[in-house]
Amino acid sequence: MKPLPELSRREREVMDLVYELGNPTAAQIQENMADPPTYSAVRSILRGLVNKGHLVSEADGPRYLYSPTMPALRARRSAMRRVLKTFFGDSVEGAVATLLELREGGLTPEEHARLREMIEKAAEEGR
Amino acid sequence: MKPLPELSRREREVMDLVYELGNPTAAQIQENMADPPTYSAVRSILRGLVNKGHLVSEADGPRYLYSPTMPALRARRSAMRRVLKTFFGDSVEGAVATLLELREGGLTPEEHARLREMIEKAAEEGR
DNA sequence: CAGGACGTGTTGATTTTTCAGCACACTCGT
DNA sequence: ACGAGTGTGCTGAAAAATCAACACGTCCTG
Repeated sequence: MKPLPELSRREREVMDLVYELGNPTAAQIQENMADPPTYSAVRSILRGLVNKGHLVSEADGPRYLYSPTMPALRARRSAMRRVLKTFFGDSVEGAVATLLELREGGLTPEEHARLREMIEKAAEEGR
Repeated sequence: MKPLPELSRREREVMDLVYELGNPTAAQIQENMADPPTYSAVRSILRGLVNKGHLVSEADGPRYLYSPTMPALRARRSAMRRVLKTFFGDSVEGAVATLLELREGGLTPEEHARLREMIEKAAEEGR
């Protein structure tokens, strides 16, 4: 595998939707696009992504389902690493802070407990 | 101000660098670009971003400094909101988890303390 | 007070991206 | 079995992005 060419605007939008939606069909993707082009156009983009190696298409009865080549776990990390570097100067602390701000209305007790646990664990490993 | 048109690949790359670098000159941006084009090309992109309203250029003696129109705080939130939705299904918990994973080698005691405090505070607000 | 180094602005050509149109294949209900 | 509905692949044209070349302006520095 090589560097895997970069994505254009629409291509990125589609990739994001694939991650967000799970294993969508072309139609589902179209529905969720901003200012959606024709079905044909969507399929063109999908075809492009497939032979650039970003997506694989899997037959599901009559239609196709699309799924990412890069597993979600890796994509997540990669995306997070990017915003961490770009917008937070690699400060995990800062990132967590805005994450919490985004969560309007505070945390549920369960969330609170689990987050606390995560942090304890991460701190221990550091010693 | 309106919808503010979307960014192309190179444009996004440049915008990210502007956020990452602070208030860079055209030259600084060029240096930090992946597979950098000519200086001229970089300036073309910058000019485009300026009259689309994403950047403002400010004279600094002989040269120009570029800074984002959207303040860093808002850009941060917006970027974080996007990955949160796309890759974590809006799960703050999940996002924090991978953030901590990215921090190889665990947390320093100071980070630990501050993170814990943040979480306590966020939890209180929720009640 | 040259002239090189560095900066800027504009223009136009090339490449990529984006998109719609069209032709064909399959399914399903009547 | 046929026709509507839905899916697919391909092709090419329109629009946008990317980039380099060129012309000019300013600042040092020898």
